Order: sequence, then C-alpha cells, then structure tokens
Amino acid sequence: MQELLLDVHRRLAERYIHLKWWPADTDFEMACGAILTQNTNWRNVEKAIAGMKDGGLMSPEAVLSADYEFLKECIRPSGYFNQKAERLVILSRFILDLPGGTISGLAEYPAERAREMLLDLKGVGEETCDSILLYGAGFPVFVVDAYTMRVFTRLGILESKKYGEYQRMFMDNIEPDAELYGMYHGEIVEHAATVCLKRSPKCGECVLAEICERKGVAES
DNA sequence: AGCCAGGCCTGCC
DNA sequence: GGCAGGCATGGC
Repeated sequence: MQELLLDVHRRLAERYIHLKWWPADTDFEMACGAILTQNTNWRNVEKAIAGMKDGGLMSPEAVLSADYEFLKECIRPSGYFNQKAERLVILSRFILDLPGGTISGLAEYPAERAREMLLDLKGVGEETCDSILLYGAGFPVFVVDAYTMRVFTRLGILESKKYGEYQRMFMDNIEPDAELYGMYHGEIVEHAATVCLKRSPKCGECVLAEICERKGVAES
C-alpha cells in the first residue's frame, strides 16, 4: 500500500508542479479560505477573499469589530454567507485566544489537542480542521476532501465514505511530513478539479491511467 | 436551463 | 451511528 500511494504521488507530482499549495498571504487568510470553500467552488472563494481584503476585514480583529451585515456583503460571492459569516466570527475569536493570537499558535499544543480545539468550533468539521492544522499551523495531518475520496475510490484503492478511513490510509502508510502531505493533497485537488475524474472519469487521458489499468479499473 | 462546487449542522430514525 | 434536507452564489 505504501508503494502504491507514493507511486500515485510521484505521478501527480510530475504533472502538477507547485511550490507551496493553498495560496494565501497569511495564516488567517488561509483559515478564512478553509471556511469559505466549504462546498464551494474556489473561484467564488477568491472573490470573497478579495471582498474581505477590499473591506479591510482580513484580520481577526477586523472581523470581530466589523458590522455584521457588512461582513456578509463582503463574502457574499462564496455563497452560504449567513452561515459563513458566523463561522468567521467564531474562528476569529478562537484565533485571538491562541498563543500569540495567531493560527500558528496552535503549534504550541499536541496535534490531538489542537484538533479537538478546532473541531469544537461550530462550523469546523474534519476537513476544515485538518486543512487549518496542516496549511495554517504546519502539523503533519493528511487532509481528505470530496476529491480525495472520489479519486481513490475511482482508482479502486479504497471503497469507503468515511473520512477517517481515508486519512488513516495515508497516515498509516506515509511518514508524517507536512510538506509532503500538503503537496500530495494539493496535487489530488488540482488533478481532480482541473483535468480528470470530475464526474465521468476518462482515465485514458490522465497521468494515473497506468494505475487504473493495473487495478483493473475500466475507462468510461 | 440545470447541475455543480476543496462541508457542516440539525433533526430524524 | 447513518442519512436526508437546508444553506446560496456564480460558472459552465
């Protein structure tokens, strides 16, 4: 399994080259992006992030002191703005209470504790939590999302709907390495979102075609 | 014109 | 513990 997972990574890395994934100027912007991208196309998230910046809201202090309706207007393009505005406020308050008042302050805690703290926040589920832990605070936790499940189910590597099972598959077989985990997850998203395996897979055209064939996955 | 997007919560069973 | 329904906008 370890060899297979690293093989997929190598093939993706050859095709999708990026220095550091999860584009964001600050860890706060990264964390906001994690909220804003919930069930939402990244193109719309970019508009909302730009909206927050234009509105002068790209800091936890600014979010907390802003007019609530104005905050909603700024993030409107990302959809679900009523829920997401509340989640941004909750997240901002949480961040200011961390050591140093920043997301990176989470690194003061053991990974398990930091994960619990984030999951306790209303509006932060497993994917949002792990994204922040990995890309915001540098913990070596593997992020699983809809793309990850779709790709690895499609490859015939793991048939499951459970977040934890996918995460364990990666973390039990690949050494903890935040840099590697971040790259790998980024490659999966780039691959699934831009080229292949969106809804109707055409494995014959993608860099994972050989693996599809080896696993006996039919092209369609 | 629909269908979909880098989820999560609530309320039911 | 699993599963439907709701949340909202913009792109293709």
